Amino acid sequence: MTASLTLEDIARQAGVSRSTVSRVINDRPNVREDVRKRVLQVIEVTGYHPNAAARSLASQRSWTIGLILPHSVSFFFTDPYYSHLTKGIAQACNQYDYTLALFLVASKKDEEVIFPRVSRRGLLDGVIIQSGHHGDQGIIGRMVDARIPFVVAGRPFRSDNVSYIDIDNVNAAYNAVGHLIRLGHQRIATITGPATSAVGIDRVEGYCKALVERGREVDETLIIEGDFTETGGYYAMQKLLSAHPEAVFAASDVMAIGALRAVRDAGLRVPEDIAIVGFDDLPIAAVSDAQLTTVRQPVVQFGAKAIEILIDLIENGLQPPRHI
Amino acid sequence: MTASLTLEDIARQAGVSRSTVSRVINDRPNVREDVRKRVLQVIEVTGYHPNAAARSLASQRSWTIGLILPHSVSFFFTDPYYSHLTKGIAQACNQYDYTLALFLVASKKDEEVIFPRVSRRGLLDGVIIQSGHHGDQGIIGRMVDARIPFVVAGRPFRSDNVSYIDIDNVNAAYNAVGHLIRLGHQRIATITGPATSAVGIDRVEGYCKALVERGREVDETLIIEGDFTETGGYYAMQKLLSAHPEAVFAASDVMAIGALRAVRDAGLRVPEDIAIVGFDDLPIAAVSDAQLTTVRQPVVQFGAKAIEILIDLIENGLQPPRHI
DNA sequence: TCGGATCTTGAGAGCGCTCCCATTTTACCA
DNA sequence: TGGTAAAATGGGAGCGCTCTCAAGATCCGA
Repeated sequence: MTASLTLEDIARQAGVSRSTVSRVINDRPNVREDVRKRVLQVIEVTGYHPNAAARSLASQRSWTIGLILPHSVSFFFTDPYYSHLTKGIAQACNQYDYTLALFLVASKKDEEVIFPRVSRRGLLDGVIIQSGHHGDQGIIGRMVDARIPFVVAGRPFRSDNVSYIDIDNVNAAYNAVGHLIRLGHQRIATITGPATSAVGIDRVEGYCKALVERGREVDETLIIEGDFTETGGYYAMQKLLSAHPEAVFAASDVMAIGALRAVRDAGLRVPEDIAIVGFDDLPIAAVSDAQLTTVRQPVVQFGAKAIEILIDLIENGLQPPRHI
Repeated sequence: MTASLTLEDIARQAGVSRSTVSRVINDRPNVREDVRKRVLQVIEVTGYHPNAAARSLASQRSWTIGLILPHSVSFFFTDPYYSHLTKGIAQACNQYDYTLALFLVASKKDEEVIFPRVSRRGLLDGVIIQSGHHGDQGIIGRMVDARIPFVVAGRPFRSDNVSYIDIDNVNAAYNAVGHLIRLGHQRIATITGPATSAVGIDRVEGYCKALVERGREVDETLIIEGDFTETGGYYAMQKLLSAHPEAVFAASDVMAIGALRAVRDAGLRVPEDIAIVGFDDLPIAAVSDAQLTTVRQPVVQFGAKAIEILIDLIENGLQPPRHI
């Protein structure tokens, strides 16, 4: 690597001091216009780029935020939710001029590797953790100890003193099921997420609430636990078939697609014989010949919101807020 | 933020010098065993974490690599290829103890924002660029100018002096089509990628090669250009139907699924009436009632390989190698 | 035209670490 | 037990930037 340019070099060539060049680069006031021009000129010509490490060290800010996707990594394939979230966050980072560092935690071993890395001072200004799963609690605890500003995406189980943002899963599920009721369906089933996930639980709650509020009874045989995978949805639907539901609310689109397939394989039609409602707002929902309704979850804005809160936290350090 | 600990603090508490603590942290030899223990003890107790910025500045290494996913970002939804690649690279980063910085380039504007960021000295040790698309050439050119070590994933159009890794698309397509021929199919069609993408072109080439080598003629009406989206696949297949193909080779699984849907919507069966072969190895291929064969593309290992080459490049600075 | 207020500029002191080199300590062999 | 080689340790000089502060240049109204 050719010896790279420093502020000092630029300063010398422009006939000013290091400080002035620094002011120009950081777009600060109090620099005479002609001087600013001259400096910018030199920067342009020389192709100078400031050194990020030095800047971080001196300013105590890295302008980098971390995104931690825990355990769930296997889902990083399966569930487009993660790609979407990542995209939303990445775009927001661009917008606010932050760099995004991605941490995929696939195993317990990864956790041990990643954690010290995340904790390094000067690497990350803040962190966003995707959560909602039971096992993620450990990570969150460690983050608190590490005194790094962070926001949890998806409601964590113990949420004391932790900033998180989430959509109102209970309500969204409530509405989806309400929709099915209004369509006149009687036997409405649900394929839930795992009982260890907050979203899973909340969405069942919304399902129950919608039924109960209309004076319906909750029939346990119409509730089957899924695992947010397509195969899980498929098998859950198979089991459900014996209970003869008229409509199914699946707690994720991916499971909805599995369910759809199961219904078809049983020789039934969707939505004529069985209506299916999914949850997530994935383009994939359009995939499978799709007579699939879905609850829209604006994952991309969600990511952007997470960043905003985090930046606020980094710059000001507020109380734990909540969002929907 | 509480004033954070420095090497010096640890040194004082352990009764040694900064240098010794540094040696312990970096796992270097020439430290007496009992001293090492004592230092580690202090680090443990105090919860010290070294400052990444300072380390980068002093050592001229950031231990961070960047992953640039260009324009194609809209695909970051659509095509699971990107999630897979990202996952592979992220895991490899964990393994080699690098941090991964993700750059999603959605627009020309993003490009202007991201590029200076990537060029900053001291931020990235190296970069992996996903390419294969025509428009990505500009980015690659700028990377060369910026004198940052980088590896391109997917063959770039002009590959002089550039390290890249790719699978052998021609051959893989050749084999897939060969498979269809061996199954006895006569009229074999293909839905290609855009003519602006290297993969698209290579896969058509393989298709043609397979036909020609068996003494078949290439029928232009059996070649339809797709765009790597499902909808694109759907419409391409609709057009193809009038040419009455017996089998279709789709240049990506996502398009294959679209094609599948089109065939079904036309009242035909897969694979009885029309056989479909996809390309990519996505779990999604299992989705749609799936009588879908697919060419396996080990994207995850692919990512790992990219990292390995990049690290080699960072540490040694070699010639442009190629891989399959 | 002069004094004070304001704007512009430069110098210096770090930020927390690595790396080189000089110094001290230990180990080893005659 | 002395002498030498090797191992262990400490000190200093940066890495390239930001930020504070003081000094110099410029402006304004009276």
